[in-house]
Amino acid sequence: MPKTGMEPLRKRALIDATISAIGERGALDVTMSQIAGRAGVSSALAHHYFGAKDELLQATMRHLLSELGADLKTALSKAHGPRERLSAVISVNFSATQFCPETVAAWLAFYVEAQKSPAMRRLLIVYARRLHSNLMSGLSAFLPRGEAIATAETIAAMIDGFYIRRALKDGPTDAASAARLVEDYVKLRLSRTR
Amino acid sequence: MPKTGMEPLRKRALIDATISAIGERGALDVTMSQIAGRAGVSSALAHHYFGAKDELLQATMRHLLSELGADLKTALSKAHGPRERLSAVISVNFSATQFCPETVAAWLAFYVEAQKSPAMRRLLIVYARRLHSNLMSGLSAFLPRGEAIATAETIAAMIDGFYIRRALKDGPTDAASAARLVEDYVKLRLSRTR
DNA sequence: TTTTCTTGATTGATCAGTCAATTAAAAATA
DNA sequence: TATTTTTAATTGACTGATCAATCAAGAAAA
Repeated sequence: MPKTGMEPLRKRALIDATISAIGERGALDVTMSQIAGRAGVSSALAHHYFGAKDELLQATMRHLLSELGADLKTALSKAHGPRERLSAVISVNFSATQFCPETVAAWLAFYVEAQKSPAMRRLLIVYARRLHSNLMSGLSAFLPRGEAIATAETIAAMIDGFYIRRALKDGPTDAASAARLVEDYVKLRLSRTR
Repeated sequence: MPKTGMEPLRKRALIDATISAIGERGALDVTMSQIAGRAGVSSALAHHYFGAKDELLQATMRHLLSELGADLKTALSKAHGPRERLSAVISVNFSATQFCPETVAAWLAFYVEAQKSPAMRRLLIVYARRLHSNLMSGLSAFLPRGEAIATAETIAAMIDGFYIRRALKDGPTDAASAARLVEDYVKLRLSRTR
């Protein structure tokens, strides 16, 4: 066990452990000991690096958010034109890394936590705004502003809705079906454009 | 304070207190004392009538479920034909009683709890199946079976999605806008019928 | 009198967070 | 290089708070 510059390694391991613990448990009521145990360290060490449980949870959420952001950036860089950008945004949200049970459970748990924690809510609103503006950047090319906004809100709701159903393992639980249903909606809406 | 047949009164008061406590707190981590205090009784009495906290939570969820069922039944009885039935199902989900912040927060909290508790999950799946079959009974008149299923799944996801956004107070947070967006989707899909 | 209703006090478990002490690595010094 | 010194990493044991659940006992009704 190397002892050089442990901080980033341990932090990362603890964040990964947090995601997997939440994913298995399905909620945020995981204990520091469970998380630390999964990461192979003591709970005291988790406190040493993160201070309080809240901070570890927030760091975990920021990690999730930045991973999604990175995936999105990659996908958008490969897209040509607004229509492809739109599909890229959708497909990233249903990609294997984002739509896996652990990540989905963590997202759902964080949505609930956001009701209590203003810091969490702020993070989620950042995510929502970014999703909205990414969708708008694709939709604005085809729809008047008002319709584009309504369509973006609808797509965002659909994505969240499929995440919930995935967490419950009910309905179209696989990523491909969910993505297809969202794409179907987009096609339908855009087919009416003059 | 009348002492005759207290059981149903107290149970009902405790269930109402549970909903309002969860609504205020935003999560299921409310304590028995908080709930009991809200209902104006001691926590020991809550245990006396419900046994364990789980059972109170399950009873609360069954209550929510049966209220939704009753609202739905009323709305469907006034609907003429499949198209109106479809709109009735949608409007009930966004009615003042169902889409209020307390109820929405409770639903979201129960979705999370369902990850851990098989009993809760069973209850939620009952709800999901009922919603699906109600939507199908409207959609089947206009769409071939495969498309009707896909459309029902999409509508269900949209409803859940707008519930989440309502809980977060982000996006179209009012019932009317959310209902309109779902109706817009239905119109769009049905307008393509031959 | 018996049954229903109600609570205060208590118990036992769980958990976040702290702290003093230990080990190991790095850096500084001889 | 060998040494001491300083800094980083790590933990077991502990504390205090919280909470679900129990229970014995009291008040009220039947």
